[in-house]
Amino acid sequence: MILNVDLESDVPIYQQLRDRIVEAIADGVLTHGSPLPATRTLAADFGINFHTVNKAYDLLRQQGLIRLNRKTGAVVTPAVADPPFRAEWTARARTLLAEAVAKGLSAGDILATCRSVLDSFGTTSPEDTP
Amino acid sequence: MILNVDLESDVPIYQQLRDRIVEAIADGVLTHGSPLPATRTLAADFGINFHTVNKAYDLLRQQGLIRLNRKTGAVVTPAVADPPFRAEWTARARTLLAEAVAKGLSAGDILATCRSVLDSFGTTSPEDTP
DNA sequence: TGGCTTGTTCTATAACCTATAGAACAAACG
DNA sequence: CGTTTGTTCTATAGGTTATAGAACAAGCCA
Repeated sequence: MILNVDLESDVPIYQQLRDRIVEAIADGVLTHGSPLPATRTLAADFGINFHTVNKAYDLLRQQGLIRLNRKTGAVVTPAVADPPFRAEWTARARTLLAEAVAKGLSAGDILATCRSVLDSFGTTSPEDTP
Repeated sequence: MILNVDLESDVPIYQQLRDRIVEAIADGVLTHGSPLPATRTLAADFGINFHTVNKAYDLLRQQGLIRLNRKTGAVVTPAVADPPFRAEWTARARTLLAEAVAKGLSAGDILATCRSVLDSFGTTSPEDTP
């Protein structure tokens, strides 16, 4: 698994790690039951502190995407999108979509981009995107 | 113009202000040429420091959404979505969409939500959303 | 059993960000 | 002329980020 993390970015490292792992799950690179690298191992790969990796894993655990276990390590779990998550996600989507609209992009253009991104994920079957 | 800002949120106030103004532009509440309140006025309305409002306005100016002028104050300007913006926006959309997919939402479900949000904006004409 | 790994949990610290505060200046307005 | 407004300084308290060191319990393997 290759995670693209930019140590010079203004986005916190632990957030980038979380984002890249979430994308790997959506992409199908990580499926239910997939083990994640040990915190110290992943930290050594990037040359960062293992506490930073720990923070990223803790975020993923709070969101119900992985399960942490002394026995099995960090493992991807099947997640359920409950109503609170859907509401909070929609609010964030609203802000992001508004930014594109305010910048002059048309709704059709924006939707096409979203469709293209969703199609690029390995987990979404073609018939899901009408 | 009513801006919903939560002073207790963990999201920075200047970022919330920026987000709400961007949404107001997408919504058509603020159109090209619309004047924004003076920094000290808006700060007084929310009971916050005017430097915080200044930071939000500065962000909007950096993104080319408003123009700051000693003569006219802060005014909404017609923005153009250049290729660098589109690329950066798509990257952010990818992260957000991945989060929904990882949570188990279907691509059709996600697209329907995006379409619904876009339709709720007053600036997008109905024929833009096929 | 003994050594090793791994998740977990403390404390601590330097650097940076957020928000507030006060002050001052130049340009425009009435 | 007085007021408003954008702009630009300095300063400070509190929080976040990233690093660092240390320690412990549970599991793994030779």
